[in-house]
Amino acid sequence: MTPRPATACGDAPGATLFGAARRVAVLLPVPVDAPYDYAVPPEMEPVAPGDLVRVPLGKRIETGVVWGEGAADVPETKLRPILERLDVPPMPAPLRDLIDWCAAYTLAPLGQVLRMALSVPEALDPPKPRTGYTARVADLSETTLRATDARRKVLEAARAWPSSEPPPAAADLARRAGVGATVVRGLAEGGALAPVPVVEEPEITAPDPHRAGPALSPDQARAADVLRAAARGGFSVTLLEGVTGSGKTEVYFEAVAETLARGRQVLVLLPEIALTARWPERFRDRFGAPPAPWHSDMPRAQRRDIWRAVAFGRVSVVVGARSALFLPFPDLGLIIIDEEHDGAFKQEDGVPYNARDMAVVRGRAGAHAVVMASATPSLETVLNARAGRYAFVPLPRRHGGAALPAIETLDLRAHPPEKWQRQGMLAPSFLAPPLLDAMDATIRRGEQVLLFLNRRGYAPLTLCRACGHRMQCPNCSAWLVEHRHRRLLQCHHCDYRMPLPETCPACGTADALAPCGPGVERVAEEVASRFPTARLVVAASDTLLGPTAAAELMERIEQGAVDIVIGTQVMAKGHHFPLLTLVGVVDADLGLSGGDLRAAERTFQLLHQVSGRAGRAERPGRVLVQTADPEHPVMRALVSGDAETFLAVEAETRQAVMMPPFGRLVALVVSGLDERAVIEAGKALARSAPRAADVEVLGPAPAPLAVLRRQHRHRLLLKAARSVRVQPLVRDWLAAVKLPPGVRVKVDVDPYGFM
DNA sequence: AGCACGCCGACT
DNA sequence: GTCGGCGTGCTC
Repeated sequence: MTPRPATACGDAPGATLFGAARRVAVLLPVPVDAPYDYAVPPEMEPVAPGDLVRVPLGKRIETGVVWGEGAADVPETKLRPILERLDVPPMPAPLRDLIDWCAAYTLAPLGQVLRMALSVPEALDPPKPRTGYTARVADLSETTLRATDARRKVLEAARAWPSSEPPPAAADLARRAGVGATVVRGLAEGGALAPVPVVEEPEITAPDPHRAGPALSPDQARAADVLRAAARGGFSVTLLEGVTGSGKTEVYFEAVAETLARGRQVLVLLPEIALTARWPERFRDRFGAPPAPWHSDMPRAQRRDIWRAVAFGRVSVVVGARSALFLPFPDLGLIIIDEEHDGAFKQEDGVPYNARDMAVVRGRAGAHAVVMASATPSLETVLNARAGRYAFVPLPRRHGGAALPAIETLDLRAHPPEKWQRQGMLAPSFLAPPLLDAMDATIRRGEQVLLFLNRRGYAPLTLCRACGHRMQCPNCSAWLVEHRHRRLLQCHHCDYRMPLPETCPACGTADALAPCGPGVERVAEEVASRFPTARLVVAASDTLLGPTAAAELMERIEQGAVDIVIGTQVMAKGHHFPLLTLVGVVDADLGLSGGDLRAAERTFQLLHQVSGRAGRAERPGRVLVQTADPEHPVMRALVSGDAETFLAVEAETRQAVMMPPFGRLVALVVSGLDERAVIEAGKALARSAPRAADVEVLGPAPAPLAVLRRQHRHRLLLKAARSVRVQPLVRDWLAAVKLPPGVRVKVDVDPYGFM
């Protein structure tokens, strides 16, 4: 699948594949399909694949990567010269292979994929030196400066500065001398101090693989042995399956230790780095130093530092979100994908790739082990394990550990929630009496309750009681969600906001707008009324701004400063709350509607995960799942704890209709401002759809979000047997259709979500 | 991604 | 009469 050859051979520094080649292919981080050829000026040292170079492109100067030999398909006269070779390590061959592979697989332009690997352009510039100061004279009398007390102190401090340390900055020197920084500058101008440029890379403490780990149970020790052996070998993929509390993390830490002991780097991918603030802490406890974090909303300066540290091999462990996969590890020896099943590994915008699958590609290219960990592995991964493509390491629950919480369904038809008094009026309830009773008993025991509802805000829909008007986003086909504490209506797809109107915008009736359905805020309102003395908190992505707020809340819950938590998905991840013994799932049916391919699987994974929050310490936990359909396979699997049977049924269903992972899907989303043109383009695409055995094209039909940010969207789905190479089919298909102006087509191979 | 070229509305 | 809107197309 590699469009251009010549990346796989070893490129020791200074090695060159093409000797004195004066024409090389350079890939640029712009959305083009192939590298451009450039001339290597006669006076320049030969360049090798992976070298980062500065080249002219049109009117500007871009940074690119030498990708291979020149293609010779453009005339010599058109070539422009490479301006400079950058003083950073070459991009490692396995990363270049990954980029080639990712572009070929997703059908994204090669240069756009490269852009993901060069996401911090300033990291390529040499570090900017700061100014340090050293003493130039022994005494102020050697200068024309008047000797003041402050000046003497500063000079003394400069002379006393240990030579083992880099020369201090003005501020540091002033602080040491107990004077202002202006004194230091005055001394420098007067010639008593010499300013010297100091280049400093941030200090990084290396994790210590030889520290003693925790005592492992026999089961854990066996699993750790398998993973350590995998870490010593070449390319392999291992699925580590273990329920919450089985000690998965401790087990794969052993593989990390093994890799570090062999002097190689480790990458740990997590679905949402900010929300698992615990992970770095546990790592530090085990290895004595924190891992380097990597995610998109990190400060630029920190990203720059970490990118460089990774590239120069100064960092040995990175824990990051999916984009960390494109960091330039020169000697990666192990990738761990924790929570392998999580949909957050699939990127929907830009280049639509799945980091979990691309991690396997990276592992193969780098000839090292890949470990996937999950309590509820995805169907794809389970089937890969069963087929023997992945090794399988099950991890039973630890003996003597916390008991599994008892999971019960609560049939909403048999136990309808009873209305409650709200300011003298009857308000609808979302909590059935048995759940309220259980909450009451739990709080009385001094234990904690988590109510889980995967819906932010107060109410997902607002409608007018007088005329039936529904408050809708002007840019998307989506309802506006009421956020009562902020007094506004908000679109969760494009972030459109408007104040909550007093009168209906359609019929003008006052006080007729009524909220429909629950969000966490509305459940919180009911809980506050029914449990007036309980201390409650709402935990949602928009109430926890930033990782520190999240960490603080987790701390408060852990210390028992909260009785009831009403939370969305952010509460589902693996935190350990010793006092939390009751989990109430407010609406278990929520994720099942919508006709999404993986809806059942995802709901099972999410509810299983949130159930794991109950009773993790010595106290037994209880989970009450409110549903209108207790017979649904997802609910039955949850109650019985039988994920095997559930996956078997799920597999059968998908096989029957040849859906992934038994068949392949490619989504084509046609979008544009003009609905008519979008529909026409969709039809045109359908007319020239590929006709081949084992290939079927469905649509066009309005996409799940038919209008998004004012763009009309129609979707076609190409469904093919697993054996079909879909990429060439789709490429030829798109090349044959001339799109009208203003209409775009986005290709998503292995689509996941609604976009 | 930038940046220029290229044809249609409100202004120094 | 120009300044400028962003649609389209190219960059070795």
